[in-house]
Amino acid sequence: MTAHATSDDARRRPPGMTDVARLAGVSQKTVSRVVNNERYVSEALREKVLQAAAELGFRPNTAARALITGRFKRIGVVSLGSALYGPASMLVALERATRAAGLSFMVANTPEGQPEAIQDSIDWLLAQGVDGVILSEPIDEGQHLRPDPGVPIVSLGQAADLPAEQVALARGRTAASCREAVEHLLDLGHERVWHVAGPLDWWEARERLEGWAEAHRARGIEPPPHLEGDWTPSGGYTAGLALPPEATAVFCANDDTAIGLAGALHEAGRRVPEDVSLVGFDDIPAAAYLSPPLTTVQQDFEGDATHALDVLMRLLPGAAGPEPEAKAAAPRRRLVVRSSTAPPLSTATPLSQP
Amino acid sequence: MTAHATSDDARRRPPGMTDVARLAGVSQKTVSRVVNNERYVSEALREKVLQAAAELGFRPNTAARALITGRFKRIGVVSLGSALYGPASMLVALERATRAAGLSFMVANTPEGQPEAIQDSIDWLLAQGVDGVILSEPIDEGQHLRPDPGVPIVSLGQAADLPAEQVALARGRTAASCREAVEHLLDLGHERVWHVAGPLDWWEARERLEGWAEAHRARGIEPPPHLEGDWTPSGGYTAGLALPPEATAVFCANDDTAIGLAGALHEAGRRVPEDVSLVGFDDIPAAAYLSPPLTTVQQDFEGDATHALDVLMRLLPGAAGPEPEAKAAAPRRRLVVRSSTAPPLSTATPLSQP
DNA sequence: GTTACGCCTGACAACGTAGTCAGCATTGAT
DNA sequence: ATCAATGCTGACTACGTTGTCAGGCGTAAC
Repeated sequence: MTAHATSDDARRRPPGMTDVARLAGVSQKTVSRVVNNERYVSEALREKVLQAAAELGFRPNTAARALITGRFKRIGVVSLGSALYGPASMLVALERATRAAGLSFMVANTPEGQPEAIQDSIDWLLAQGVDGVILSEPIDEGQHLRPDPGVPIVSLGQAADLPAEQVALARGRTAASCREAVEHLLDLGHERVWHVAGPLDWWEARERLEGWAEAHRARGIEPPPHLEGDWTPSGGYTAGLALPPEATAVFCANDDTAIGLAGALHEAGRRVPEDVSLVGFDDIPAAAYLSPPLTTVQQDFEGDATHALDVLMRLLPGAAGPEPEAKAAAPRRRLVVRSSTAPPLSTATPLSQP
Repeated sequence: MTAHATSDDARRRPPGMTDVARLAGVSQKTVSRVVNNERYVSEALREKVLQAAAELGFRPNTAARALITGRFKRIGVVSLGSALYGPASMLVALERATRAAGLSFMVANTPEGQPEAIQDSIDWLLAQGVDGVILSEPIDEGQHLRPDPGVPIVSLGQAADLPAEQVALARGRTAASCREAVEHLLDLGHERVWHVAGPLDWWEARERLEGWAEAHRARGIEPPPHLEGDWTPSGGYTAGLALPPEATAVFCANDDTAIGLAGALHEAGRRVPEDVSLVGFDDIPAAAYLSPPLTTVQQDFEGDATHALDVLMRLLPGAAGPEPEAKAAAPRRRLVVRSSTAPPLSTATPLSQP
């Protein structure tokens, strides 16, 4: 007959430590000790408490815990509201790393096309209560981030004008691997390599551009002017339309850009890789199955994510020692050579300067 | 002896309402009223309080608020740890909808390849403190979800054996739009359409399979046996190798699968769309730039996300009335016809049954 | 026999906020 | 003039947990 106990049912309050304590015949404090795995609890009591907790379906109230400890055991991540493979993969990796560390995880997406809203996203996260913030895709648009004292921020890349005190840089090797990719093309015999960059207010885009330019300068070559894309196939397509006829090799800032560029080349009747060699970045799952399969650079999201989290956790109050080289396994990227790159045709037919 | 820290306290305790109240010369309760925009506060005091709050950099403590109200203003989303375009886009859309509703948002990724861990993810979210849960990519692997009384769960699709009381279904039109896609192929003159499905323990995969089969049955055609993929290009490639020679049209469960299949066809010397017409699902950004551009079905992540959130919020304690047809703008999907579909060659050369 | 010290347990006091209620001033109606 | 209603404010308390401290019990050291 209590099936329709709506009035009493709504009043139901989830069980607390006090309820568990009453059922187990101990004090509320002892329940707290058991739940937190503290020492100095006899096995007998521990058993009783655990059983009572299970019986009531007890779950510790994180709000009360956070209230008294002052920490939330939660970090926030600022990302960009997009399903781009790179950012999305980084989020997945960050979530995994965070949860493995026993922390919880909260995302705030900066609206697309409004990179100046990064500070808004940070504020939102701070308002929600986080112990630290990770900037997943740093963009600087002349913005001045004003971090909160007490809440450290870690950026995957150099963002704006973050004061070094509370901000750590956590990313590496991007430029080096881009340089490797471009060198691959130069080694094949291409005189110069064109580049379709990402939006240059993104740190990642600048880093990739830098690696591309370095590869040229290291050989005393002046790199051609770069084209600017926007990470999307559409941007790559537009860049492809603007690609000079003499270009025989292109390094794209990411795979999607390469796909768009390939589409434009296809329409123009230029073949890949016979007429134009193409290298991407990211190694999206589809890269190996395109026609032709795309030579690209594999990312290391897991490595970057755990590294960033390590850096952040070291800044958190109650951080352990420096522990400098423990996580020496630095993030590694890898060039994956497929069929979209080949020597230029001009190598076979020597009509270099008519 | 305890440093009676009235002034030079180095303690980093963030300012609370009490501090703001002291500075503004009012009571803590009045600060509470101002912060929560309650009535019955004179404009003069409101002004003073706001100024004091800004001066101290006051931010309301969500833990204390959640402790006393019993609500977290936070929902949890269970997704799959993958950067697949579909799930990633849905997450972005859910985050946007959630934040627009003033709620905060927490993700728990179920480890790839362990769909039975959905309950673990739900438990994790409940332990973190959420008012409701959304299952973004429902999978049923013979699992029995045991929802928590008091925390409603909404699933984007029919998951396992969720009791209807606390579970709402929020998704629509998938099957219908698949049917439309297949009908497009049949209308072009293809006798039958093959299908590379997603993993059939995913609700979405079953729904798309169903739409494909329906399109056939509605015309009295027996659909050919389906092939099973795994959402990835790799799975599509494998399916492509197994595609019978007589197949002239294929509907893939998503665009990535179609890309892989196209790769296999290309290797086998079968042209798209001349020899085989191809339709995908999702309309990933790259779809329009493939060679040939892919005919596909555009999703409506925003619509699904807001709908799911609407359903969930109606289940939350203190929900408003039913408000049945207010959000009548049902999610809409759209077939985007590009160049990967064409009439079969056999239509031109009538040698249908030799 | 006493002391000292680990081990174990519980009473009590916070933490920062919102709910409740009492109280004061002002206004309008009787 | 009195009473009621309304606008506004603050004192007090509860929320569920952890930190602090006091105390009891047993065992080993003096």
